[in-house]
Amino acid sequence: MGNADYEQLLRGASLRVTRPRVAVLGAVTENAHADTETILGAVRERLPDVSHQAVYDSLAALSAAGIVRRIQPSGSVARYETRVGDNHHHVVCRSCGNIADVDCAVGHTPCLTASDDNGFVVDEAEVIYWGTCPQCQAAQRSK
Amino acid sequence: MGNADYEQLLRGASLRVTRPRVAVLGAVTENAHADTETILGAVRERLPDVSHQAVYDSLAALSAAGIVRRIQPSGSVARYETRVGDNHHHVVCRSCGNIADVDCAVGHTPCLTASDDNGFVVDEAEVIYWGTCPQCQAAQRSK
DNA sequence: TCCCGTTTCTTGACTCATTCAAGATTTCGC
DNA sequence: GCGAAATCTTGAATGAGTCAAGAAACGGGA
Repeated sequence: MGNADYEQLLRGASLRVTRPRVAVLGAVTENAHADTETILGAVRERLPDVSHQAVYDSLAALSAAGIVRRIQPSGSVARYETRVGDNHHHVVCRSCGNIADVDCAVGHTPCLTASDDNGFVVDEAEVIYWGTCPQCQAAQRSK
Repeated sequence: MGNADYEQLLRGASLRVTRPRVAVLGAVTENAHADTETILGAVRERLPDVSHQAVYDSLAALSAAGIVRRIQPSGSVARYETRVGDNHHHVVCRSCGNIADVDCAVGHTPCLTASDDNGFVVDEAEVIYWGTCPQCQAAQRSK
């Protein structure tokens, strides 16, 4: 993806096209599941003088527009990804915090209809799998 | 539940029985989904001089022992509940942050087997439904 | 019941992701 | 190009949660 594509995305969402936003979009695309600090670093490779606030603002705007998705497993700082709208979920490693994508086993929005919703109008179901990643399994075995 | 029951629970988990822990267990039981600050307040009604650190430590010990469950939806501070081990999930209101319990529609650990686990050993699947609670729906309609 | 080693609690300082605020810039419809 | 509105820069503030050192409490064994 080039900057032109990112601009398209922004315009399509009725967002103003600014250099920080384009750079943030690029950084998130190239760094799936990265935290804000990592994204800030990646953005500054393209745009050395962005403020961290601009990155926070951009991420918030992009999230609100549905262009990026914010994920934040317990005990972690906020992380972002651009793969949106395909009902995929995440596995998080309990020991190193690594995150990987997982497609839900049961087809379309499965088990994602609450049996008794307490009157809530539910618009999204989020699944997080907790476990141990291959590297940490190996590390534990060798202890 | 009385304090004797809480003491049983603690001993059953090989945890030392201390007054802060008993009070914390009581506070969490009576305040489902409460955040740490609320729990601290409730604990201090029973034990006026507990330090916040003791509450944090107790909550960590109880969580590690599986007696309480810690939940932390994106954008929220940590919350705790004592209903554990029954595979139930939560609905979170996007506008007011309220949380309610939900029993999973599909029987036992459904859709909770990732189709491709990337080599992770998964030990838990956590589901969070996002939506709008009845009160906030009413508030929005009347606008 | 008392003692002692270990765990837990108290106190108080500190971290750091995120937010807030005010003023300067930039974007984009006209 | 112009100007209003949105966005960005700078710098300070917030606050949940953590860290550390010493004091107190717990509970197994005498």
